[in-house]
Amino acid sequence: MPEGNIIHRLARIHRRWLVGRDFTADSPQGRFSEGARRLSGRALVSVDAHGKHLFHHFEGGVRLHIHLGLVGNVKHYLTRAPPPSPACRLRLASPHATLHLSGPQACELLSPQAEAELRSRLGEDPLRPEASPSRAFEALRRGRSPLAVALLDQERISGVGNILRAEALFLARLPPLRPASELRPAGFERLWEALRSLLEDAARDGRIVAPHAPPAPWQRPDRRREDRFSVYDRAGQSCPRCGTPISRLELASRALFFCPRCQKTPGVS
DNA sequence: TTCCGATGGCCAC
DNA sequence: TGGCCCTCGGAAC
Repeated sequence: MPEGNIIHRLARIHRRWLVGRDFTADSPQGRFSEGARRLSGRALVSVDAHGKHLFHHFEGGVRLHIHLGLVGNVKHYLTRAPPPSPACRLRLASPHATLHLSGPQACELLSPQAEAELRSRLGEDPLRPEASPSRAFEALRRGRSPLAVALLDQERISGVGNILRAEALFLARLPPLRPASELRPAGFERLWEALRSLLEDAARDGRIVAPHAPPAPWQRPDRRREDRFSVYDRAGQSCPRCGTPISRLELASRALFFCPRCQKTPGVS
């Protein structure tokens, strides 16, 4: 689940429903017992998302950092919550809502300095209002990695995962294997806009739906997974733009999907 | 019903 | 490079 869109969506929901509430915290699994003890009894002051990282500030300056990783999950209960699973790392409970967090890559309390350090290493997040496209452009072009590799580097641009990478490069008609250093301003503008709009829509809707994905039959309003993407996970199927079979290749041990025809622009512009 | 791979990223080797 | 975290959707049975 968790690319930047999911994290921003969680932050919006938590801001709307949880800020100002007092929480009790515990760690049914036991791996965050000490942190939960320090959180317990405090009100939630603010929630912020940066890339794939989520920051909850509690009163008294206590800061919770969560990164969901691949299998992390947050469950929300507005009324009575069921017993947490044995793997539940953190349970945050108020009279109004309860959260169950399980499987996170990171769930820790951070000092203000540690949080600032972590955030200073994150690249521009297209969903953050202060995001600077020109800084993102410079960061992306640094070094010699292929564009597809640079896009997953959270220190260059943050919040982009494997689905967004494939769909945004396809929308922007950019060749994924060209060195990112060859990216030209016009190509970057298309890429940034594609990332921004895909992330924004996905943060609102809760999942990624590519605008060029084959139209779903109206009879089936709840699009199935394979109908939501233009190229991601569609190896061998027809490109929705030109009909060419979608390519799949392994790049830095992540699967990369692209149309070998419409993403073969001469010069990365 | 069961099983497997993944929308991450760190760490040990 | 592989293990881990240990969830979830979708495919296989």
